[in-house]
Amino acid sequence: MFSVTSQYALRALAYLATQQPDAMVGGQELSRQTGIPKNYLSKILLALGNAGIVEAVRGNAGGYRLARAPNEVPLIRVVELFERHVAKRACLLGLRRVCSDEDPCMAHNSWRPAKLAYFDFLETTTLLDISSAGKLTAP
Amino acid sequence: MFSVTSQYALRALAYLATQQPDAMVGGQELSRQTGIPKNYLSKILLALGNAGIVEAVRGNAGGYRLARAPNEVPLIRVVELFERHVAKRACLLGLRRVCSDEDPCMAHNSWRPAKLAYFDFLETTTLLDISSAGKLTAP
DNA sequence: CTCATTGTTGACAGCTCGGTCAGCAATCTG
DNA sequence: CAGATTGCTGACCGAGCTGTCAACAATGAG
Repeated sequence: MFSVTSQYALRALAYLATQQPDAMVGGQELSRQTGIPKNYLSKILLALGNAGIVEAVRGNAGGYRLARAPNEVPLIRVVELFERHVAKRACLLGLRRVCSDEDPCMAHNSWRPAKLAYFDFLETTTLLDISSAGKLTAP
Repeated sequence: MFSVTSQYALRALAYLATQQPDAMVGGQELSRQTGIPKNYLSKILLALGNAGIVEAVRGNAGGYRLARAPNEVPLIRVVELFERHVAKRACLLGLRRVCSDEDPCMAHNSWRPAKLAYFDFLETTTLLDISSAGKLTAP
């Protein structure tokens, strides 16, 4: 459903959301706990930092932490950074740039209920929801 | 949402579904009508042929046609040929191979309604549904 | 049979994504 | 200041996806 990069981002953020607020987590520890390659994780966190979702501190005892409370970050704010089809609300068949009720493509009406459920999930679910529901259990 | 290849497959099949049953459509015409590159389309149709979704006839006056009635082909039979996450019913966060109600991942309960709507759409929508709802209007 | 037409096959090129690595920059400790 | 620690940056690589091309195989028309 989502690219590996989006999955990594959500997993890292879900882990950060389980920490005490303002507690710094080093990239090394975050990598170990989530099973995400350390150097690749650092690039993902950079993008999340530019988007204002995490804060990074360099130097000794530095690391990462959430820039906002977990319940203030809906998943779509994360995923749209890495998934073009989410940012563009793309049509199912790729026929039009935007596919609206007023200007539908062939598959629009069939696709509509699932599309609504999909974007409703992304907009109403927050980091708090996916971080408080169990353990991370990296693969 | 889907890869370009899946979108191409659905568009080509939707066009074939609008034709008279048993009518052959040449690859050249199919390519023109759908806006799909001719040579790439032929590879997609080969996969659809191996899956028993289309029939191909070579030689003069050959072409392609659906192997079954449009209402007998749910979209998931098409998409699962090209999308790994559909074939595997993959979990949202990529944490487990299978993510079930009995053995959920962190995001499972939040993701559940949207996931059900998504697979319900793929399993109940057929080529007839997406071919009878309007014109193809290639990009 | 001969030829044109059409689908099949295999090789290849360009691009993006996932991932690695080395060096640079900032920050804290002593 | 000196050194260690940590994040940042840029280069690079391999795999898979999208797309192109040329040669091959089958089929029907003449």
